[in-house]
Amino acid sequence: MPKLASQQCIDPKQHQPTENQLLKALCAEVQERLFPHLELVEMPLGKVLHESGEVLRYVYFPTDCIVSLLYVMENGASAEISVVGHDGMIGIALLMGGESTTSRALVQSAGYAYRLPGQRIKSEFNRHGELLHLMLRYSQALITQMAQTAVCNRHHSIDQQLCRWLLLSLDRLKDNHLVMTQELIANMLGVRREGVTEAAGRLHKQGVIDYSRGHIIVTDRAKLERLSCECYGVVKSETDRLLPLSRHRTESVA
Amino acid sequence: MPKLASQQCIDPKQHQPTENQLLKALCAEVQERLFPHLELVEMPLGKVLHESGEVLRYVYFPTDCIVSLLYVMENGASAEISVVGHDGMIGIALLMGGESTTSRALVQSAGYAYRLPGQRIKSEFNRHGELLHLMLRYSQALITQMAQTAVCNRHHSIDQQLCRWLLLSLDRLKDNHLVMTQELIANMLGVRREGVTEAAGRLHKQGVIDYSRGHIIVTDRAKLERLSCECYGVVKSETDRLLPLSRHRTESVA
DNA sequence: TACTATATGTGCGTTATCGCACAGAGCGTA
DNA sequence: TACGCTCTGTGCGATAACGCACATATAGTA
Repeated sequence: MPKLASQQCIDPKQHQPTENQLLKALCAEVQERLFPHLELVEMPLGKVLHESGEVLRYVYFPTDCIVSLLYVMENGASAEISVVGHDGMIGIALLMGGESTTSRALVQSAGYAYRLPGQRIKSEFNRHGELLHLMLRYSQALITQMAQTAVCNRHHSIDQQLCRWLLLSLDRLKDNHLVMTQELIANMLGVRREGVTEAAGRLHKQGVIDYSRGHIIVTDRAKLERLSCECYGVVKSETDRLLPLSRHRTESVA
Repeated sequence: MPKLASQQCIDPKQHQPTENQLLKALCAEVQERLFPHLELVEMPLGKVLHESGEVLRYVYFPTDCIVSLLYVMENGASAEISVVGHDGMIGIALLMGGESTTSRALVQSAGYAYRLPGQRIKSEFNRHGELLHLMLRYSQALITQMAQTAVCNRHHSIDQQLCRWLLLSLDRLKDNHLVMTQELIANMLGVRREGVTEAAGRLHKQGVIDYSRGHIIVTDRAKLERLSCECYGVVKSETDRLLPLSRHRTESVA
């Protein structure tokens, strides 16, 4: 196993709200209303943004961190439902009107996020303009991800699921370097740690990843995509369809 | 195995839009705008309301039928993502703005539904009033169901999943009688037909269900709930929380 | 009443994953 | 440099679910 550098260099000064794709997609007018209320917050690994059933006070827009939505069972076992990175937002339940969800939001990869008091975004949401439609589309992308998680859990091997999971994480990071123990991945996938070890070993043998003690580097992304099940592709293309990057002018639904 | 009556008596005349809980929850004003455009349609077993990626022309509000949203894999295997009955609606993607989804909508239990041209509900939705907020809450309930499906697929036995599935279906039917082959259930759960046969046999031995050739009668619902995993309860209580007006018919009839 | 298609029951070897136990390996700190 | 904690590797029996083959039962129809 190769040696990997262990330090991360994150400079808060270089963060911009527009690093988050949802915030970026908003028109200047809405941005002007919202951005002054954004607060850049650190998102350390393991931080819990909300527990199951807890009402959120803030919504979070990740820039370079990754947050998992996961369900924790009565016996403590867990399963990841979906992943949110710079592509999305934590807290759609506030907008949906439910105020809370049955899942826990957990920082899975450290970094930063902008947060906004729940009331701020709710009042913007209730103006029924661009933000509403953007959020609805994002919700649908999230729904697709959840649906595909269900499918993948049912039908695909740990190896395939690991590939999917790595790809989803990779898409939300700046480089090909994940800070992530196998134990954590196992919790996300809802499988044994040993199962992840074996799958990772096979991926390494095939020259797709290098890893060591909580660090994973993807060395052959193309091959990773080939080894993954169809689930990754389904989620990716549907997300791209619903939320084309850059600027999509959200026309009214009707 | 006991003998069961095989005929169903459905009388279209007795159907009312308000049998659907979402339609029922709307205020008189909105009902007056929408109801004249509703069309009662028959929903035979196996009917496909939309394929993956297909744009819907109508949204459907089931009265006494059950519709499964399921994902069909490239190899043809399938997995149910969520269930919709008199508690919900098929076609939220139209409102979300995505226009289509990656799943197929399939009638899993025959009956009737009211349908509405997509444009009609979209324009009501865009009035940004009551319907919008109701639909958002319903979407969150649906999301909860999907999330729990993912969890259940990962962690629970076929026996437990069958219990959950029977309970979810039961809540959307008028009585304790399901018209449903084991083969169909297997497709929904994404497992082998033989696996369902064995699980059903065990439930019968425990006095929970009777069944024969495509008919299942739940004889001990309380026990079924005890045998089910926590997933059913999570979905049920969250749905009740989000949509308190939606009262399950089993309660009002029994 | 007999036939046929469909639904359900059962056996059996195979596989993936699990649960557990413990051995090594790498990094941080004393 | 040595210790200790965390992370990763490996072995092994147990188990749940699979794929396949085929037997049996039932409803509907000829």
